[in-house]
Amino acid sequence: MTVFFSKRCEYGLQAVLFMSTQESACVCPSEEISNKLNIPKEFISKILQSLTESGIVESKKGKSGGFKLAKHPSKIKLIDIVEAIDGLDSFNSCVLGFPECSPDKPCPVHDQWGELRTKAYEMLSSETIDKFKEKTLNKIRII
Amino acid sequence: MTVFFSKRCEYGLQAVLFMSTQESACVCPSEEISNKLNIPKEFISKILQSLTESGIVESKKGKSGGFKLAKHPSKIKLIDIVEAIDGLDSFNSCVLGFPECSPDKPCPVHDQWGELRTKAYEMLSSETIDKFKEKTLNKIRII
DNA sequence: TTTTAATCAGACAATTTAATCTGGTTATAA
DNA sequence: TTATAACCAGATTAAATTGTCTGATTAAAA
Repeated sequence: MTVFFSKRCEYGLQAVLFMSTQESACVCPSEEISNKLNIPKEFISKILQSLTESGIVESKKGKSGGFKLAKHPSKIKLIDIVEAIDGLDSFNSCVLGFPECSPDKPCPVHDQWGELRTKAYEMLSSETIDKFKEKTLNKIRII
Repeated sequence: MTVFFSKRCEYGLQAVLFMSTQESACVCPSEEISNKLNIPKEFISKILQSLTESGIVESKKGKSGGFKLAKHPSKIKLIDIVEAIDGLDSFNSCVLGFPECSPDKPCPVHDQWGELRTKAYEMLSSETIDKFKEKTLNKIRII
């Protein structure tokens, strides 16, 4: 295995990045997102519903409805989606699975891993997703 | 979720670290490892069996049997256990779950994440587990 | 030689995560 | 006003992971 994000979270991140490349006025039906990103339609629907509850996404019901970001991409960070879907526990728990891993009860790799984890957190929280627009467009084009 | 290693792998890493603190002559029954590390007995047995197949651990059958490391701790790295149990795929696949993430088809965080992943790999492969003996002893004492 | 305490093999059960299905509700567009 | 195309809610299924059980085999110790 060895995973960082759950499938739900990966799909959620992809969908939010995708929506950040769309005109802010228009809504994307889940079917479109499903097609563009090769994610099972029902599954991405559920994920978008939960992101709607979290206030990251807005939904418009009824015919020609769909989803759009609830805020401008310059107000959204990757960590927001991670927090909403997977939570932030992993940034505060032992990578080796030891109980009560803390500075005074450290596991053998506590310091090194802590540094890495901090860097990962920074990577997810330092930039807003509008910074990723071009790269996202390039990536989506070739899927 | 947001996990790095599977439970199997976490337990395997813990068990190997534990064995590295034992006298090299003596074998540890899986029940002892289970008790010391609070890991379900049957589960850690299975994991140790698979590590035996991988050549990281040696088993002695019959009464007063058990497990010991197949090599000296100065010849074993954490990455060896990870490779044996979880495999190394995650060090070569997209953290956002995009298909075919590569230098010429990068995902939006390809470079930053690549750097982190390299650091994680280095952390797991640069030091042999004999370097962790003291810290492991300290950690195990308080479990 | 017999008892005992261990690994080993493989099936099984439980839990979690991933994915699908069904039917209802909503609001646009014809 | 009606048909349609979307979200929504909850149940269900499927797959993967985690954990357990049973019985066989092994080898040391009594």
